[in-house]
Amino acid sequence: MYERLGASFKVENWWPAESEFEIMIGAILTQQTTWENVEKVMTDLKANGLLDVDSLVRIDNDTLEEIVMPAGFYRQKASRIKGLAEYIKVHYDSNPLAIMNRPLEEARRELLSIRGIGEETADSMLLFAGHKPKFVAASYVSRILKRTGILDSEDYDEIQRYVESIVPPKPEIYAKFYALLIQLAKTHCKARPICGGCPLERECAFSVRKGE
DNA sequence: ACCCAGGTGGCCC
DNA sequence: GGGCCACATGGG
Repeated sequence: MYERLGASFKVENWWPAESEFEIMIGAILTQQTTWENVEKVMTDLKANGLLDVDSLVRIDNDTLEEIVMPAGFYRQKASRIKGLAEYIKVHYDSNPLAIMNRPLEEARRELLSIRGIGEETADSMLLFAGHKPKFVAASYVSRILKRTGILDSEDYDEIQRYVESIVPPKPEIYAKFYALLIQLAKTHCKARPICGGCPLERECAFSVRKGE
């Protein structure tokens, strides 16, 4: 799959950002939202010089909510972003990368303890901001594995363990494979499948005519 | 007028 | 440990 999807999709610079902290903020903003909506927020955050820990701690909540609005769930997300910034300021002297330097599983548990950071968001941060070998078992990944008959599971940890047991544990490979799967999902494997031209149509057990 | 998006947390049993 | 639900804007 890795090689065949790689021949079908270009996923270079797939998570564009000017800093690791920007990726961490993006990971929260993109929860249950399209990246296009996140970009508007990111542009606005950048324009207001808010992409650093101390500025986010300082900014008043109403202003931040207004900026976050286009990404949806804006009250939750604004407070989650603020909470993350405050956590890093208090525990890591405002250095967002310090947490990534801890042993992987400890860093993961610590991220999970922060409000608004669940498994997928934590792993996105570890993989894309921390460059750690953690595969992100997003719902799209689950859907593709299910429809292709590779693994029928909704359990995050099980899906992650499965992929990590097969794919070589290199951050670049996890990141590219993840990007390829999400790209595949966005073009062909949405809730309503778009099967024409899908590079995996032949082995997919749930192409449109069979239904789900 | 629907359905869906690169989830998370809270509450119920 | 599962099954709902709220959270919210923006695009098809």
